[in-house]
This record gives sequence, structure tokens and C-alpha cells, in this order.
Amino acid sequence: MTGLRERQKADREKRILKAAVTKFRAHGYHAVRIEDLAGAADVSVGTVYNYYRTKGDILIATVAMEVEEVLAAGADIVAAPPAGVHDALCALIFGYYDHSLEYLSKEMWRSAMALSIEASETPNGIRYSELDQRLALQVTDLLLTLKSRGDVRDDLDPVTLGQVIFNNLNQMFVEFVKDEKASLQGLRAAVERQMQPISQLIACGTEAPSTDKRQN
Amino acid sequence: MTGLRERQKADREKRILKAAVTKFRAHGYHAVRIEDLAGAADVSVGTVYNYYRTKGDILIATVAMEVEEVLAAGADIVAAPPAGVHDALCALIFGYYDHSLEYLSKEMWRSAMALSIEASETPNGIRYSELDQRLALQVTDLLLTLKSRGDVRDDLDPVTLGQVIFNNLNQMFVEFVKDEKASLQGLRAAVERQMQPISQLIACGTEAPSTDKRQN
DNA sequence: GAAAAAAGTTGAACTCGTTCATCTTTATAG
DNA sequence: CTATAAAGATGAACGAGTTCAACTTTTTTC
Repeated sequence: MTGLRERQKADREKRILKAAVTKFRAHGYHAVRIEDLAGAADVSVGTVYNYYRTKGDILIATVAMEVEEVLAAGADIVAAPPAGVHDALCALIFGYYDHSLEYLSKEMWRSAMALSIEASETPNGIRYSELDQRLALQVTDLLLTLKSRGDVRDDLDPVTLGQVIFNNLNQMFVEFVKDEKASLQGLRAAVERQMQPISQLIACGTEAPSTDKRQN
Repeated sequence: MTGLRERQKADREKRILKAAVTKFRAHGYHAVRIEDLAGAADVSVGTVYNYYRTKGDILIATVAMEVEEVLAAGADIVAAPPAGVHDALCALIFGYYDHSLEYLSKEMWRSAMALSIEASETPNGIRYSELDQRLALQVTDLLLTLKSRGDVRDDLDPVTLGQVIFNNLNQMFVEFVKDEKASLQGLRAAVERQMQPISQLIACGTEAPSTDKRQN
């Protein structure tokens, strides 16, 4: 049976994290002070720092939970993607986007992104970057699946291509959370517009480009 | 003739900015306190805030100077790009990258990027975003030039494409500044690898369709 | 079961960005 | 040239994240 100390520790950490999720979402990351979290979790300020290195750490922890969910949902799509390059890509992408605001506000995303860049070598930033990498990997995996299915041209490197596509998705999402007025609708439409020509270019022999031979 | 007050004002602002450029670069953005800048510029802390709204404002001001230079250099390339889609794109891109660390440290870039995301609706963030947009526009402009020259396929929208390419460049640069050990060499190589297939896909009928070179 | 050790909690104190009431300097008016 | 107004400089005070030496609680030892 687990010791008392261990149980208390786990309990405190859970209380702090729960307080964070609730309060960050309700009042915004910046508006919530460590003191507020400590109060809600019934611990002292010092104790909060015993469980999380910085305020940003607490935010990353809440964001990480969200991203894990998104990754799980994405895995299902990669396992059995819809027919067609465009539809398959959009299914995965929109899965990401549609979940993004379920538990997190735009302000929380902005702060987390800022943290991951600014404090990139800290456990904070590293953890966030790893999640990003796993998302990128999923896009790559999808392309590999599509390629093995014969949906994607054979002379392309799915890893490089997946990276480019993910970088674009990521940046579009950054723009989305930067603009408090931007709608998910708008984001989806913009990305669909972008993926349309890309899908066509990489899809297996769907079109016949002009046969004018020029140098590269 | 300019009044004494006006001259003093301009002089003070210049001193503060100069102190910022020097000290940020020497000791890092975070390590430098407003008090340090004030001391170096021979003004009081309050006066610094009379000229710049926040510490971040000062950083943006220094970054903006750098980006303006990069934009000017880029304009020359767009006006007369090298032959070939790949070479033209790389000339522009590498122009950006190679200038990036001339006056700014990676840490300064990270902080500026973080600011532009986190404080995206403030004058700070807006100014940085505008610079970003102008860079993206340059990529688009280059594609338009290439298209009018007949180097790029006719059935593609250069604006959308330019956006996708720029988003990728941007994200690659973010990864670059996030990793203190990453070299410009490495960045250039990675981006060249990405642009190679893209250039080929969008170039006017150059591709060799499915010659089947397996590379699992 | 008492005492020592280990682990964890606590909140006052510290740092640094930011603000604001007060004071100084420059410009204008009489 | 003095007096009044306008503009700007100043640094003490404030707020919030973070640290740390002292204190409590749990575990181990004998």
C-alpha cells in the first residue's frame, strides 16, 4: 500500500493542476496569480513551486493534456484515412483544429507558444516541442500510409513533405490564436484553400502538366 | 531651427536605443534590466518608459531595424531573381537567413517572437507581425515575377503558394533560433532540401513523373 | 515508542518590470 | 526680465513571479 506522504503528494499535485485548468480558462493565464492557484489548491505559494518549476510549467502541463488527446484522435485517422489525398489530409488537420479550443483558450495557446519559443531549452519548452514533433510525425505517417496505398506520387519524400505541410499548419494555427476575432471556420477555409493545390501536386498522376522542358 | 527640447528628446531616444542594441546583444535581452539601459543612456528609469511603452517595445525597435534591412536586400532579389525556380527562391531565402544574426542574437529573436505571439494585439506585436507580412509578401512577389517570366506553372495561385512557402521558412527559422547549437549551414541545408521538391513541383513542366526510385 | 533523519511545507523577502505624484527644465506671455 | 504654463524627467512605490531559511510532518532507526 502506498505511503501517506506519497498519497498526499499526488493529491496536492492534482489539486494544483485542477485549479490551474479551471482558473486559467476562466480568467486567463496572466490574470491568475500563483497565489490564486495556491489558495484554490489549499497549499502555499512555496508548495506550488515544489511541484512546478515555473508558472509556465503549469501552463505547459495543461496544454500537454490537450495535445495528448489530439494525438490520440489523430492516430485513428492515420490508421484508416479517408480516400483521396486532400480529404485524408483535411480530416487529420481539422481534427487538430477542432479540438484545439475545447479546453484551452486562445490566450492560453499564445502563452504556451511564447513559452515554448522563449524558454526553448528548459523542460517547459522541450516538452512542448516534443508534442509538436509528434504532431508533425503524424502528418508524415499519414503521407506514408497514403503513399503505400498508391495515392501519392512515388518520387517524393514523405518526410520532407510532411514537415513542410506541418510547418504550414502550425503557422496558420499561430495566426489563428494571435487574432482573437478569427474563427475556426475561417481557419479551416484558409487551410483547405492551401491544401487543395498541394494535394493535387503530390497526388498520384491526377493531372498532366504542360510538357515544356525547362531547366530547374 | 529645432527647439532645444526637441533636440534633447531625439538625443535621449537615440541613446536609449543604442544602449539597448549594445547591451541586449552583449548580455542578452533578459539579463539586461531597464535600470541598466537607463544608466547607460544617462536617463532615469521613468524616462525610458517615456519613450518606450514596455521593455518588449525596445526589443521590437531593435529587431525592426534589422528586418527593414533584410527587406531592402530582398527587394533587390525580387527585382531581378536568378534563373530557375529553385535558385531564385533559395537566393531570397538565404538572403534572409544570412542576415538574421548580424545584429541580433538568437535569444533576442526568441524573445521578439515570443512577444509577437503573446502580446499580439499590442503595438509591439502588431509591428512585428507587419514586418512578417511584408516578408511573406516578398516571397509572393517573387513567385509572381517567376510566373510572369513563365518559370512557374500557370494553374497555381502564387499568393497561396507564397504563403505556404513563407510559413515553412518562418517555422524553420523558429526552430533554428530555438536551438542554440543549430548552425546557419544546417538551416540552409534543411531548407534547400525542402525547397528542392517544391520547386520541381511548381516549376513549369520539369518533372519526371513516376520513374520509380524507391527510397523507403 | 522515542529520537533522529528525511521529506515537504511555508510565507516573508527579493527581483525586476511598470506606474505615478512630484519636481525640473524649457517655452511662452506680459 | 519675471511669471506662468507646458512638457518632460525622476525615483520611490507597487505588483507578481520566484527563492530560501526556518518550521512541520512523515518515515526510519534502535
